[in-house]
Amino acid sequence: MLRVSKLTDYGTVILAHMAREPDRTYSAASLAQSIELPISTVSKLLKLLSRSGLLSSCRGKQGGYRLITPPQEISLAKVIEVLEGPVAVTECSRRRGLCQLESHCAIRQQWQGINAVIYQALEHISLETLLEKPRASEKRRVQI
Amino acid sequence: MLRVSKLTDYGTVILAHMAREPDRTYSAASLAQSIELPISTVSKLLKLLSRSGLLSSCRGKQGGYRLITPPQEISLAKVIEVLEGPVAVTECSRRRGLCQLESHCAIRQQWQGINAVIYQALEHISLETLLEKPRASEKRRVQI
DNA sequence: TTTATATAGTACTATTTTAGTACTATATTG
DNA sequence: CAATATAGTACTAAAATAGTACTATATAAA
Repeated sequence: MLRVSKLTDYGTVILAHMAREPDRTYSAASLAQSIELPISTVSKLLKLLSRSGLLSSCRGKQGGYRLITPPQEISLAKVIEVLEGPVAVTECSRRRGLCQLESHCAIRQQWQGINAVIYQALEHISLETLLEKPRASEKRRVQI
Repeated sequence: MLRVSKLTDYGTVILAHMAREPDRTYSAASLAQSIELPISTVSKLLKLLSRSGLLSSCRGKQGGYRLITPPQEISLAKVIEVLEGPVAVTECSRRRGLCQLESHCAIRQQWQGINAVIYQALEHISLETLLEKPRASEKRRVQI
């Protein structure tokens, strides 16, 4: 497990789609059609992304949503934070005092390390990166 | 977000506790007392860990649970897999065909990359590591 | 062999989170 | 003013998670 929610996943698909033509305005309806998801769901997500400052919106005819920031500046970490809150693998991995077990728990700091690794990995991927085909030869390595 | 479940978190605390004296046998009751969690919850987890082959069990007086494998050979990745199934950040990140959006989704491979990074980070931490105090100077770096 | 102890298994309930939907209000364009 | 598109809110349904209770079975020691 260790999942992002379906809605977050949809969110990245929506944003990646928009990132192909970053200066266009997309209506909820047209995105829903392109991605084949219910318009209500797409619409809900676009509202959230708009409130969080990732998208600008415009009502009325010719209205729709549009990326505010260039695709290379929007990371997966940002998208996840916007749609489901700060990345925190365990309750105690984000900050102290959230975990009842803390006093008996020698492992908080290790969870924080894991969390940092995950965060960095997510921060490293931008919407632009999402559109690239990954090179087969590419190295993937973690150092802790 | 991007969490492991509370139960998985408890599980790691239990196992880390057992790893301090890896050759001892621990009863569910004594573990529950040490960790200050309800015995029913601890018991449930121990059963799961036992069925999955991480612990051996023995009934009756002097019975209890015990680590089968040395603490340095049990990774967080393993514990998470045992308690909540394979690590998969998105439905499509583990294997093909689980995601309805696949044909419209250019980003599956990138999710798989993220997943690999997370997996490696989790695989790199063992029960033994969990007990160490992390060195302040330690580098944490991710390369994708 | 009996008793106390401890796990095995199962089934169930409650809670929380996630997902999905519906409806009304408001802004924009022509 | 009419058509279109987002804003906001509230709600329902479904799924996952967490927690509990109870019966069965194995073990060890008296």
